[in-house]
Amino acid sequence: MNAQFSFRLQHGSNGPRAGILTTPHGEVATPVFMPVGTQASVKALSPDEVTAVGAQIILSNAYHLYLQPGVRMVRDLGGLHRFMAWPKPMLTDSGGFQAFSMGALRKIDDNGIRFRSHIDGSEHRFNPELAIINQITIGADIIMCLDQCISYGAGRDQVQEAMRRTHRWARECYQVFAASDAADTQALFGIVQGGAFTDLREESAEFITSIPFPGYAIGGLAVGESKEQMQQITEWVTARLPRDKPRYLMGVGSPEDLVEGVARGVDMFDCVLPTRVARNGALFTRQGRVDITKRRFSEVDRPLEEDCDCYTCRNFTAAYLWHLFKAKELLGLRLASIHNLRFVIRLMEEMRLAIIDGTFEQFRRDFADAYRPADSAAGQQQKARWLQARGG
RNA sequence: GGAGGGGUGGGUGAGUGGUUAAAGCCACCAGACUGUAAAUCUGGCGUCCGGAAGGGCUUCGCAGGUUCGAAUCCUGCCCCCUCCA
Repeated sequence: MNAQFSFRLQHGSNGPRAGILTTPHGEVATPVFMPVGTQASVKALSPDEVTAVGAQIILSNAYHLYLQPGVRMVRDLGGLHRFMAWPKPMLTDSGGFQAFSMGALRKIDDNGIRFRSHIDGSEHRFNPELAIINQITIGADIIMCLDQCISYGAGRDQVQEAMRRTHRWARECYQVFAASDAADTQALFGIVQGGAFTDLREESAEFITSIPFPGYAIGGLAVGESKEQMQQITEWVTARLPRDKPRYLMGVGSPEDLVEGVARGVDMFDCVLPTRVARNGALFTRQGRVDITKRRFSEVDRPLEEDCDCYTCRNFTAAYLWHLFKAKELLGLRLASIHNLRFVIRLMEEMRLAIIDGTFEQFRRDFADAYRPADSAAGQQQKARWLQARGG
């Protein structure tokens, strides 16, 4: 295994934990949030800005880079770190999630995934071996097994089938990786699946942890299940993962989910939510999410959050942000992305400190008391009404 | 003074006898977004009752008129724009 890669748990065991993840490109203090830079770019931000926001490690995507500009191109241009001028730790996702999210554009069977490119319609195949080779070629510090994510509505049989396929693929990924030179410089994580079924999750955790990956991910959550279910499954799985290895909850990252994930022993998170939502004008505050495009911000002559230490809040008023969004100025996307990323990363930093101080539970309560999740009653009502209108 | 064009819902702007409470866009309001096919998408937006379906009332500069029926046709008035003198 990779001698340059290690995880040292500093505090906690199965509940809230703090640790240090060491990679060839530096150390990562956990729990950590990883901004997502799918196409070798955290949308709207320069690496300097991503660094300034406190990011220690970012995530990119092998599927997207395979299509464009091509994994060999990335390698020939110096590897992903040099290509995108991000010298710190990095993780790539395998493309497994795209097999889930790209709906009509893909087909899955035991041999792998057939994609039709969303860019030019051309057909491509992904299988465990290719997913690993692509990620080795790109060169991130941490790479992920190819897995099959499945939507919440799927029946138990389908979920089980996807899980067992994920298991076969995990073994194959591990073998391909272990036989390669990359095993000296990269680390491969396994992914637990099993939907919202606790017995399947248990089976999956058992199987995946039987393979000696240096880290374990929980996949297939935040795909439509309730928050309660997501938390329950997270807790169920982390309890079945080895304590001395990092746990990574894939694709989760609303502020409230980060706090609850950390409470259940998760060390790593990634999520597009902070950046995507920022580009659409939604900004995080300790009281909850606000929509900066609302008229009421047009004359607010103070920062969005007085005590936020981000570049945006230290230099600009909410009225200015409102103006940038209304005028569709690109700076608005940047400033909003900076704020949201700083918000979640600062949240992680504070949680880490609280864990070390032994005050995490207090922190968690204080946060929950103040923070009103975006998924409000009004939103739920409207969503329900809409679904009903559609169904009827 | 002469010739022509025009006045439509918060803005812009279609509509030129019924299918029009009046397209589209903007603004505004309410939402959604979780391993990024996303600087995206959805709903509302005269007013009253209703959860909704639906129904009532009032609207296209003003006042009359024609017609079963008018934002659309006719008459008068008010206002705006362009060109000529």
